[in-house]
Amino acid sequence: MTTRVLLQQIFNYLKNEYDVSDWWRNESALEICVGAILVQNTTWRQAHVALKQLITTGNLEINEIKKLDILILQKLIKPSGFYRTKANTLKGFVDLVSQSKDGTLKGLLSLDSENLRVSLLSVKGIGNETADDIILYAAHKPSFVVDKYSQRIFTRYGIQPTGSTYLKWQTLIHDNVDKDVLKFQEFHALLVRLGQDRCKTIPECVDCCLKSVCKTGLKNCM
DNA sequence: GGCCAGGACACCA
DNA sequence: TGGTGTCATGGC
Repeated sequence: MTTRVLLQQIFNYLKNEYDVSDWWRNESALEICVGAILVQNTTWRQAHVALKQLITTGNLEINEIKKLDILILQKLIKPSGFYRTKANTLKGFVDLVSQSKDGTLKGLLSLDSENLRVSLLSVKGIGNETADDIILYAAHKPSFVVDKYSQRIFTRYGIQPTGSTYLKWQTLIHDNVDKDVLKFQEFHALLVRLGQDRCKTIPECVDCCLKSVCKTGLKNCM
């Protein structure tokens, strides 16, 4: 079976199992960008609490974050953890927006994928995954988000690039999945859902995701 | 009380 | 280039 066919089978299986239609579809571009930073190494629940605090205090605006005292910003986003680091990253992000075309988020997101990626990665605290979250979900450009769930799940299926750097993973996916924004968004969301549901106790169960019922008796054992 | 969650970075060998 | 420690909160 080719990698392309296998990836399509995984996608089809997951699409039948999970509904991710509400995954970052109703949020504003700024909510997505800020959310992508806040969710780093934490759960979406915690990131959401922090995001809500920014919204309810009227601070989820580029200019508001820019002029907000760093200590207050840290306090607002504290529930998401790593609040000192993330506050600095948010400050760096809004500075980047200010320096972009028109000084607006729309201007920044209008850059082509490569330039947008380079710009985002220039901000301390924004790495590959966060940059791709922003490119895919906020800028609506086809750049696959290779998180640790994707890597772990694909590896279980024998799908692995030679040399497992982030960009090699991404190239592997780009070469074998239709480069479509909605499909990339859906596939990534489905992989996260599967990763969150996975059975952690039976590591030898490798291929059950393509079956409607896991051979171990545990649904979605990964 | 320990482990883990939708990372990123600095440092070191 | 790859491994490791650090940043930190909250749920289970």
